Amino acid sequence: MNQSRYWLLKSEPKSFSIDDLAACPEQTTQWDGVRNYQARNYLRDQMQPGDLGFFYHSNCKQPSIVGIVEICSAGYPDPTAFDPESPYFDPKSRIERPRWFMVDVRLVEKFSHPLPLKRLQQYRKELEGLTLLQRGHRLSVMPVAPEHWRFILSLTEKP
DNA sequence: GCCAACGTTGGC
DNA sequence: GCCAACGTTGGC
Repeated sequence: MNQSRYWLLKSEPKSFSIDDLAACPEQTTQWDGVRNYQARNYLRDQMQPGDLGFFYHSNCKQPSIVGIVEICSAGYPDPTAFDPESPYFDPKSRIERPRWFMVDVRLVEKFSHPLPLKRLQQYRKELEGLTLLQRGHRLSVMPVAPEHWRFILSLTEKP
């Protein structure tokens, strides 16, 4: 049995919020549209069903971790890359040789109190190495170390 | 809305 | 293979 991993998935609430996920059938959606190679590699090579991830709202008034999702598929080719009608269309991704990948994601929990980035930044020491806190980072899919995962969860218990 | 930081592109 | 130009991300 493989060790499960922890992740952080960013989304702009203007385009897809945690409430949008909650409204999906089975509270499950395809995490499509990721167009960054490093993030792609995580999706394609490392995510496994059963992994957990934080759902993060970015590029909004109060950037925050707003809940938890479960990864419920392995990585598989992102069909939006093949669809000329899609905003995520990429002609260089061929069906025979897909360039972009995605996973399915299910809502596990929406926090009653979101955890603002501002608050996380108060724990530089405890969260040292967390990609989210690194200057200028732009990854929309990133791993979270187990000790960071646990620490962040503990913050939600004392809002 | 601003702008720094970043990843990608393409000319050379 | 370098690197300037460009478009995008995302906090503020």
